[in-house]
Amino acid sequence: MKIATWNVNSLRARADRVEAWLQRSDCDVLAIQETKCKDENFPWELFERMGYEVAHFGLSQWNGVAIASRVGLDDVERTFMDQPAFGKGGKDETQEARAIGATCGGVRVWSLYVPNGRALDDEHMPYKLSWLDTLRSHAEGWVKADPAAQIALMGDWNIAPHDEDVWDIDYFRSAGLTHVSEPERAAFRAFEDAGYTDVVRPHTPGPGVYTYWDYTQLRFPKKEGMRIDFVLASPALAARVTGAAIDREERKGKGASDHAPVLVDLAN
DNA sequence: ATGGTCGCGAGGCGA
Repeated sequence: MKIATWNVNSLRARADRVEAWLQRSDCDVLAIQETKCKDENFPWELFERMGYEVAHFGLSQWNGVAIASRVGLDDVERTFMDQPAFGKGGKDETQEARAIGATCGGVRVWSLYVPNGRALDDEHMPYKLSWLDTLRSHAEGWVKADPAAQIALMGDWNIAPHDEDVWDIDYFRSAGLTHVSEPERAAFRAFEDAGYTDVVRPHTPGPGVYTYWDYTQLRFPKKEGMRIDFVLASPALAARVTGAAIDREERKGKGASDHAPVLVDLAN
């Protein structure tokens, strides 16, 4: 079985690319982030045509997450319990469309779009940290309740856990940028402490290996990216991993998402 | 990879 995660940065704008990629990647489950649409604009027929069931959670032009599967799609959950809400200045707080879960081929899959903290002193940063801590609390409980549970927490984490996960840590530090701050890294490590493993890194060692390249500043041709998309696997799922890859080719050319797909191979 | 961003939606925000 092959599972993957991909922040597509608008599913409608990327429909042709996504279809072609599904065709050649041969993946069984795809967790999608940033669909950037509501259900009424979701390209349902694309997935039907390709033989995938799909579940979507999108509330507006922002965020939006989905799971496509050709090995079953059961017990769909939208948002996790007590998922922190956000509203600017505390107004109109809503639980944003950033998490959807489903059971696919015996694996509990979560497609996650972790909030962007924007700036170290921005109100989005405490939102991001509480969002992660709440999810971590649940994820920790899931493996404690059932050590044999196969759980994949995959998506755009908006965190670079190690210095080598950005092209120039000194630039990030001197500019006071997010994604590399200690509180963000601690939030990521808390998932590892809870028993979840980054199953992609061992198969795609750095430095210089990334999953995201900003559209601006010629970041991709200059090989200036960030590793911020991850598949974190519970112990029972991690034991099944036989390989992983970052499809950097998909970032090339006109009409690419700014994120590359990340794939994980599982033993049957 | 052949270049100083892109998507949504119709101005400016979000990333």
